[in-house]
Amino acid sequence: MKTLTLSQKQSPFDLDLSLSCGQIFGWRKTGDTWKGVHDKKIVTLKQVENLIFYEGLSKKQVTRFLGLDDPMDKILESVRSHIITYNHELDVYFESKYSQSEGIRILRQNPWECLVSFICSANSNVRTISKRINLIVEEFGTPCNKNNEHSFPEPDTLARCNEPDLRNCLTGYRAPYLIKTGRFINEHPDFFEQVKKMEYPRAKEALMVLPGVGPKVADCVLLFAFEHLNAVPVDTRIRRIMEEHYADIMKADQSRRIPYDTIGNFCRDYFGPYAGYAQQHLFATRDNEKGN
DNA sequence: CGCCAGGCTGTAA
DNA sequence: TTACAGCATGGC
Repeated sequence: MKTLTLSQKQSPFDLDLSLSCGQIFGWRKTGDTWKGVHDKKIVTLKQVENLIFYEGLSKKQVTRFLGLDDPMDKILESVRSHIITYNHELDVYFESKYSQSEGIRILRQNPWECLVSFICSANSNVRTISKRINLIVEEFGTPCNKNNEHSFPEPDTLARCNEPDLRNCLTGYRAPYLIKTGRFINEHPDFFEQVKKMEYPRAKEALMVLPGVGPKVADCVLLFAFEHLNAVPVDTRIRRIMEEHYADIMKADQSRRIPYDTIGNFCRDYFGPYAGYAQQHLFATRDNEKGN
């Protein structure tokens, strides 16, 4: 395995937390080594203090995938300054959650792999989603090394597969979404390149054209694959947190369900352009690591 | 058993 | 616009 040393600016970094906090699925930890798929390649990663051992990617690719060059001090400063502008004081709850999940990074996933993953994530839990992704990879993935390990299936493989086989991979009613989305990407090979050029609102609209992609899945893909660090996925956990801790500041009508965009727009206003990072720190919990 | 899960789609008001 | 049923199925 190759090695890279985390610099002062890249520290602290927490590989376990970054891979287990629900932004990527299907990665397995055996002993102290993680193995998973990224960009059609089988990748192994291991962290020992400030050393990252890696295989399957170049140093540059690992650094990008793990978000190691994200300026965390600047990001935290930006979030705090927006909070203070809004609040006139630090946010005790956020500070607590941030310190509990310090070392997390927003990964830069492959767009297609991220898209498939989050279509699979709908109305499910992290543990089940990971199983689901691994079943899909084993059943439909492309063989990519001597050990007969598979990477993500190509769009046209999903487009052509028969639905019952895909349903056998714990996908349930999500199977038709995957097939139709595979077909769309297959018919629009430049789709992701186009989305890359778009600003956040347009990119979100574009993604939501895909079957099985609503506002939440779109935000996940924008945050975890397209580097829109202002995207705020609002799932049930984030919704509960916002309702419990921020309903007053949001001035939301608490007599009924707060609309998705009201929460997302408030977070962008309150946390600033790195709202996606703030969201991930609110979302993450250390006990996710024990699952998997 | 009953409720929940990193929700989306279609339909009705 | 907002509200809500229906969807499949594992975890707990």
